[in-house]
Amino acid sequence: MNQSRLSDHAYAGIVEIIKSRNLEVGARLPSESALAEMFSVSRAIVREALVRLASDGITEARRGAGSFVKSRPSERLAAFMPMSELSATMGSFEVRFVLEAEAARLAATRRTSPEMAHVEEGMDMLRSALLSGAPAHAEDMELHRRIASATGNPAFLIAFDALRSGIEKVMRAGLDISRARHPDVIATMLREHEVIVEAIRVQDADGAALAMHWHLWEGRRRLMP
Amino acid sequence: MNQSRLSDHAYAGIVEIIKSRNLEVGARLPSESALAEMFSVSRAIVREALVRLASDGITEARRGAGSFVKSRPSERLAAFMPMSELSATMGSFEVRFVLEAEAARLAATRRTSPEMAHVEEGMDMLRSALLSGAPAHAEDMELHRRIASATGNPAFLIAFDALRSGIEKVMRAGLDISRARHPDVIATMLREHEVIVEAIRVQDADGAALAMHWHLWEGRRRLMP
DNA sequence: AAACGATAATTGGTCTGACAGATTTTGATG
DNA sequence: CATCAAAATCTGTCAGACCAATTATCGTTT
Repeated sequence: MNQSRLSDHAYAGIVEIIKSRNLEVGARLPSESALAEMFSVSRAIVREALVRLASDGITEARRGAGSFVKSRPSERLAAFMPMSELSATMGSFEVRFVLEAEAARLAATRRTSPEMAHVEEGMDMLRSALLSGAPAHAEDMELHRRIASATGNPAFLIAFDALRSGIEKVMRAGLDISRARHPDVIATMLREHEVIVEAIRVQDADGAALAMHWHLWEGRRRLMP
Repeated sequence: MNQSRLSDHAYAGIVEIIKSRNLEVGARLPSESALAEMFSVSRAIVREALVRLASDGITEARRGAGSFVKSRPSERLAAFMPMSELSATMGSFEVRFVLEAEAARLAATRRTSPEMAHVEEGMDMLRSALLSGAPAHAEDMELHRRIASATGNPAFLIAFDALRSGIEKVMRAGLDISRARHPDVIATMLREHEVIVEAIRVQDADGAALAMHWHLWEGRRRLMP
């Protein structure tokens, strides 16, 4: 459904500039006009890309001065980071390993029929989104959330929602930076999720926990090759 | 540092529209032109706000059709989550088992000297509070939080803080209901915590995780015999 | 009356050009 | 060399326009 907007190219192009020119944190990007000419688009498109980059915490604009690198995309995907606002993004994986694996285990143990239907519905949404070729991090997120919900334990949802924004930013950055839309990657992601849902369906607690752990591990590997 | 951009107001205004008009997921927002007139800004500003809202997964734009609600902002807030007392009790412990055990393991692995001192300080505070006979749930809480902090991973703190109110409620209820101030109970609690801190100090990862798990298990048993 | 299809109106996506306000650079002056 | 004002540069914002996709309208046909 989501056709590639022009700003996608600008977004990718700016990330590419940061990486290829090895711009450090704090370095200044080319001006909006210069970027517009580079990519042969209008300044409005460059601005849209910059707004998204800023929303992802990668750049920062200072009026009258320019746009600057706030955190390098590759460094956002480093394994460990010193305590700072931005590190909340990647560190979330460590927590997810234990949190979501346990959630999958409990969901498999306790799931009720309506909750299972809710999970299956989330799986259907993710499947159609992935197969249509569109970025599906929202559907991915929603499925994981529904699994957490299927534990019947609101504490999992509370913890999950607290980590949500950090997780989402990582997923977006990962999908935008790496070219993770190749058919085989999509098929793999789909299969991993289906294994999890299947394990919950047949109430295989250990299988669900294992599948979830495997999925997260692979996900982190996809983001940080 | 960050001046308030006009799009901040537009962003907030659109969120307000979704909430006040109770727009369900899938509902259509007013057109960009209409929003621009509402907020007395140009269409470019409204677009910038919508790009950020879309980036946050709240709205979705369809060319020629309009912008639509993708997920309601209020549903992203755990604050509204009704948490029955029972599920709060059981629930928070289930999550703490996996979350804090892993936090203790990582803290043992990665702790730096200042962080270790921070943990020891928390331990001292808990010890003197317990030995003075006063209710010590605040100090208990603080020690657990400092251990989560010693992981160096802010995501643990985020998750921990999200569960905090539920945990505190349980601890208060526990201390009020059971007369857990008998000298032997106090001594036991003290010893359990000291085992955890000691394991972190000598960087015994498995020991720390096990001690934390044991402590939480015993804690739940004390509350729900 | 219902189904259909061409047409018009609406809407998001993009472009151009412009101006204001903040910041940096320049350059003249002492 | 140090100082400071002018000039150049840059982001923030605006207005108006056109394109392409979607939706609504309405007359025609069955």
